[in-house]
Amino acid sequence: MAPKAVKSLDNTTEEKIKSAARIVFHQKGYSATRTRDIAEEANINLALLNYYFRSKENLFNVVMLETMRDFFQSLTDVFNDEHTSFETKIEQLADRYIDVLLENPSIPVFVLSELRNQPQELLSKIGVKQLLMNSVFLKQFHQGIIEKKIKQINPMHFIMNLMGMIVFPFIAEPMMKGLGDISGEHFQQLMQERKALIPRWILGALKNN
Amino acid sequence: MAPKAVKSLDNTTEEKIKSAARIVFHQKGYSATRTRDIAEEANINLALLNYYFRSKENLFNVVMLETMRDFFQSLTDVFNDEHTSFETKIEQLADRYIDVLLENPSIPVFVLSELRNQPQELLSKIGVKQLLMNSVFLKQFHQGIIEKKIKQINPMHFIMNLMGMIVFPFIAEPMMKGLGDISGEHFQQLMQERKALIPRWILGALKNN
DNA sequence: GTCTATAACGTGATAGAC
DNA sequence: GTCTATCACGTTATAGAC
Repeated sequence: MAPKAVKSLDNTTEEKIKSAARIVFHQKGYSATRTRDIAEEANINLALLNYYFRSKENLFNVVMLETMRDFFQSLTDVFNDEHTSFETKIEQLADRYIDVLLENPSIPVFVLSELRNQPQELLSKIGVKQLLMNSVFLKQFHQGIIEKKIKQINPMHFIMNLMGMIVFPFIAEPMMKGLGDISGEHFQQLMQERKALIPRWILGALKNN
Repeated sequence: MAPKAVKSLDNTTEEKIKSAARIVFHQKGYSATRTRDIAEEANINLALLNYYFRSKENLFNVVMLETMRDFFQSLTDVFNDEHTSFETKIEQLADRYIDVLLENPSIPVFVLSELRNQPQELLSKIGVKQLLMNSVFLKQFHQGIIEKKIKQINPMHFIMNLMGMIVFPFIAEPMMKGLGDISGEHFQQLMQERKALIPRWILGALKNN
């Protein structure tokens, strides 16, 4: 409801609860989260949670919807800019998305694990499909194929590669840390490197082989 | 305990419970799973679950450990074959892993979302780190860099790209299905295509740019 | 709006008969 | 080993005072 910039300064009780819920739900998922955890995180009484948001499930739906909206909002802007090239869009996408995820590293696992219980309805509420399928980005992709600048390929492969390269490290972070003695700093540095590397890899794969 | 080929034929009650637990835990995760769900799935009485496996947590640990062992077992064989080239290993990896995941598509989300609650101990129990770091695969990677067949790059980037390309589509499957009118068959077909495409993309990125 | 106390319910686990 | 019945407890949600 409120503009985004104001959100963190909006210290109403309702907003305090929502922020706390976001943190705990993102961290532990719906089922593992107790309303008491949220109340404690928000420094408020448990009863207030139900006063403002009727039920745990309702509060969760609010958080989930906002999370997914924010998560895909960063995409929309880039995807539908008429004035940037296909290549530029990929660069911007890697750049912005990695920044967003560095600040909210638990979002991918949260979204993707909760999505397995809440199927199609939510996705259509957000309109992810239209967002992608009607995008300038995809038009430019197809145009590239016609002009033979891009190898003929199913766009889904391309999307999976691009999103996978950006998102997967954050999903696999706990495993990565276990693998390579990767500290928090080192991980951040790797992700910064990927901002430049991913566009090279992706575009290379589209033009060669 | 029992050899793997026998497992599905092993119709002891204990094994029936474990199989049911695997299915339900993989699908819904630890917290969202009720022991009653497992009992029902196994067509046994709830009390039997506790008779064989003391507690829900204990049963979960058994399932989790076996899942991760199976999950990484397919890697070990490929990674440490002295008689196959680096390129061949990548091809085999994509081929086998995609097959494994097509048969158990819920494993990645399960493992990665449960891992956020059960950190380092489990990974060291499996020995994932040694498995990778001492592998023939990684030695060949470094050898390739020395011989300038491979561009100088942090192996972690390479691992993330390779694993991401293989695993990510299964993690994002619900979203993919929402995106591109992807039916179950279509998804399977896309994954089959990726078996051949991933090695090309990966090796291309290692040699060019 | 905010609190304390408690109701109502779901879930993990066990006792005890067979 | 397997079942039914039940306990014990944690958690969501609400009633009611302030």
